[in-house]
Amino acid sequence: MISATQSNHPLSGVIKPGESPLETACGHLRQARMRITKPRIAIIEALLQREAPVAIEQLHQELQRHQCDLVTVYRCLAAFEDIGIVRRSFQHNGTSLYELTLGAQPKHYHVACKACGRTDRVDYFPVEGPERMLAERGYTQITHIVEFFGLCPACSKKHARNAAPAIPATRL
Amino acid sequence: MISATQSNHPLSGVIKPGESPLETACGHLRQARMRITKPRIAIIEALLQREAPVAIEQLHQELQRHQCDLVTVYRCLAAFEDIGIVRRSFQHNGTSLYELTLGAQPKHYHVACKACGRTDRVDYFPVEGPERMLAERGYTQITHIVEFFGLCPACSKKHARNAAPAIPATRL
DNA sequence: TTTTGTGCAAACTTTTTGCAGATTG
DNA sequence: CAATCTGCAAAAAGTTTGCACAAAA
Repeated sequence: MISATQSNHPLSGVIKPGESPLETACGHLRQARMRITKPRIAIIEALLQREAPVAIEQLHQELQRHQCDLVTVYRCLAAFEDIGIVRRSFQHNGTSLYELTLGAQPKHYHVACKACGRTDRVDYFPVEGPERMLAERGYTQITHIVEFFGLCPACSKKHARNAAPAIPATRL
Repeated sequence: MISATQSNHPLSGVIKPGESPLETACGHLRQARMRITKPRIAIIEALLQREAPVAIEQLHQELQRHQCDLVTVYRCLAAFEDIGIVRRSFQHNGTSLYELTLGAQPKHYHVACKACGRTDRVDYFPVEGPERMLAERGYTQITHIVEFFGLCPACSKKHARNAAPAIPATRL
């Protein structure tokens, strides 16, 4: 269900031939007249090593060897989002997750377990239609988030054992 | 673009004939073995008066005459979400919005302006497919969020005047 | 050398928790 | 009456801001 094949990677198809993803990202920075700094490279490299969206705090921990301040991570991710090389999504508690896209549409979405936080993939489905309509209405810099939440199979079993059955939140 | 016709209301079709939306909500509470209290009724009534998702803080302000504590609003909305009568969505800054659904699927989604926060509607598109797949995988209590973000037409114009053109965040 | 970015500290906002007293069924 | 909910106060978590110094172009 979770594979790491190159063809499935969110960035396949975005990076130009003969160019590393990092170089592509730097190109985006240059076009936006942003400087290429050590912390930014470290953050991009950390993002490159992941397929699923990462929490800021976790990203910061993985960056410890680079001595990158948490505030810098916040500022860089916000800047990256502004220029569209990073995509923000949300956890069920409202905190942010980031993943590197380099401008590409996502190849899949995610489902996050409300109880244990584990994430898994959900097949991509196109939202170009609604986005095009917004563009026609005059909106710019359009992005979207799609997130699924639920109790994962493991937590569902625990939950059923412990809690008294209430109204099923979602009936399919 | 934003209409308040009854047929378009998110709750049309959910409330049983001869039953007010409030009564329906109370039924949900009872089934979940939750108590029907003054603050909860006030919150439900406040939600009923809105079509678009509301921020917690704003909801609290509209509840001032009911002397309902902000903490209670948080707790009630979380409980309402657990039993599925309320749907949570997010603003671009990560804060939560809530709307009453009484268990119904949404009739539309929203687009929020990153600059001024204004929200508007986006046509609903079905996500039953992915949700059914998750159910087959063993997930329970499945919900989803779909949010669009962008610069609204007005803010787009201002933005174009002020800022130097960077990489377009989204190309359609 | 000029502009932009970073680190540190502190402030701020939003959300959560503990507990005594009030309310519901 | 017993279980649940509320309000208050305080804490925690997450995020933003100001400013002096550092680094990039």
